[in-house]
Amino acid sequence: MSAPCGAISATRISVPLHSMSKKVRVRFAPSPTGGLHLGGVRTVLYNYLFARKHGGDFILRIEDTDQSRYVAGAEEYILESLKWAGLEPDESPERPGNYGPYRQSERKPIYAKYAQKLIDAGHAYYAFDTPEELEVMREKYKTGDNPSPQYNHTLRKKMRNSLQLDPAETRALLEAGTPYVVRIKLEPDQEVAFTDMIRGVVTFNTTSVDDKVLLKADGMPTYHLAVVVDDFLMEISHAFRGEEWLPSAPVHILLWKYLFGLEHMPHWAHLPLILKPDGNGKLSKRDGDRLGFPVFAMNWTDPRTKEPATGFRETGFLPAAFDNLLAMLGWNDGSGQEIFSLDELVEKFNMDRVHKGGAKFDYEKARWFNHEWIKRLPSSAYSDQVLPLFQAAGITIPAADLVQPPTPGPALMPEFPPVFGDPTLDGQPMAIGFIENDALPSRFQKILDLVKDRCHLLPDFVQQAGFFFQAPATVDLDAIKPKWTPAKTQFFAELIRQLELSATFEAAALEANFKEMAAAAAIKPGELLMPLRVMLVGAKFGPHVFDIAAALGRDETIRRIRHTLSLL
RNA sequence: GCCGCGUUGGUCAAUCGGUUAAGACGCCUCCCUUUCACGGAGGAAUGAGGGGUUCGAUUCCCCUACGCGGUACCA
Repeated sequence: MSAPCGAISATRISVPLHSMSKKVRVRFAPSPTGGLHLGGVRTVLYNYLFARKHGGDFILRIEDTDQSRYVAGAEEYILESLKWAGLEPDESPERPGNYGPYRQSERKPIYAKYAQKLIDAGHAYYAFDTPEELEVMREKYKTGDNPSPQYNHTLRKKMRNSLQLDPAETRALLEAGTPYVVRIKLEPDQEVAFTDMIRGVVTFNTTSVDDKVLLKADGMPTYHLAVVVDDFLMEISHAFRGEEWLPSAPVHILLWKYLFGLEHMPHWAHLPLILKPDGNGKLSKRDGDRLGFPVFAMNWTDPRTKEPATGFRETGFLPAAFDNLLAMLGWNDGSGQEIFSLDELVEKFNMDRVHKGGAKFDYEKARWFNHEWIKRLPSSAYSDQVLPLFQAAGITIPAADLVQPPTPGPALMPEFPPVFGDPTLDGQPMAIGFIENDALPSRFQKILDLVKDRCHLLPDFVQQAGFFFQAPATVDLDAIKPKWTPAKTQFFAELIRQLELSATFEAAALEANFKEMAAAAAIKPGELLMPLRVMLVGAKFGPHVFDIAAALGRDETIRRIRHTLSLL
């Protein structure tokens, strides 16, 4: 993985692999143009994991150099998304460190100096071509073989720039305030090679790269200049970004060489793309709409088009699951393990095992990850998020059901131990939340724990547990009527009497008693279990029927049996 | 067109020259459960094509095909 040595050719630029002696500082640098999408969050995640693992800093830098694309609220949205995902930056516009400002628009004065330095050294030049002239040029030189002519070492000879113009003419143009851009001057036929942490040595020939604009007519830098200057000024040690940036890497390498020296350049890693599930190509918001799954971290409505997009948060994903599934989209630790807590990812993650190829997003698998996390976490970890969902569905949870009993003595703890029954997870950080939370679960939380095995998404809880708090609006009589007999009516009448008398109302005792009664009545328990379930739940689903009865309590259980009996 | 990057079951993927080519999701069957799940046991399903190198290629090299990305005063 060492960079090719400079001796291969006189014009070859190779990048030395400097040691990781300097402090790890990484950055996520989004442009605030809309919602934060899956690929973006994954880039954040990899940055975050890398920083944490190496005791470094994770910086959020807002790349808002294109005023025409600026979208109000996008920055706040990004911040909130990161907060939700638990991936908060150490330094950001809202939380400045010693390297501010953290918005490029606020750094505008900084860039001109570096552009000037490049011009003075002969590595950049003024170009006075108007956008219209550029359009004309592209049309004029367009051929079947070359559909998009580039402003490069050949074509720049035909354009209006300080390389062609007489120095006096250039000066005059500048003094007259003629709009101009600064372009990098690329010498043809140079090999530019660098070592990508994921792809190994990547080589480009400058002949195929154009003279990119560095400074725009409005004085703002383009991404190319800004990223290099800011990464230097912010002392970024490792630069991770999407694969779509790979083709412009040679420009950035050259800029580093001209401006700051290759020995200061960060290590690069170009992350594989996240692809749409069907067909090919980058996953986009459109695919989510089309296929019915979220693509953004949180709900996002474009302030201009008013076009809404749903988020993973609102769809009912747990942050732990979201991070977990994102991490696995392009990385694995080689062991076959798939469920990782954030802390565990910090420990195990490394760039060497990141894939080169893009991964198609599989929503079914994403749901599976969420399901796993819902099962593994105690409901106290997400009951606060689930509660509003019940309310939104018109189901009121009594305040008494939300209070947690006082701290239990050790003897009471076994009531809810199976949460971490999976031995492979024992002792893992994810259990900490449970251990720290030494209060007994509220009734609401107990009920969530009772049904969580069948929930993939948080809103599933409403469907699965709603009947505990609200008597079913309809009872599926068709499920019991066909096989109903007077003997069964008798049985349930007797059952009510027994329930009224029973000393305790605990599942195991209820079940034992129920079966005794069934035997006495000479009816197979199975014949009676389903009717009881339908009476309590309203339909054929839910946890064990005696767990339901116990959770419902004596009065409500009897009330529901009576109600159904009256309907039969 | 040109440049760059990719390509192991439907999907995510392990393998770092020798394996019956792991595992997971999804799908199917069975067990558990007289509900739905969870859990358990099985099953179907894979190296883009062609050349090399090698005693031996999924693995290394080359070519082709295909896909993606870039080719903006957008990032």
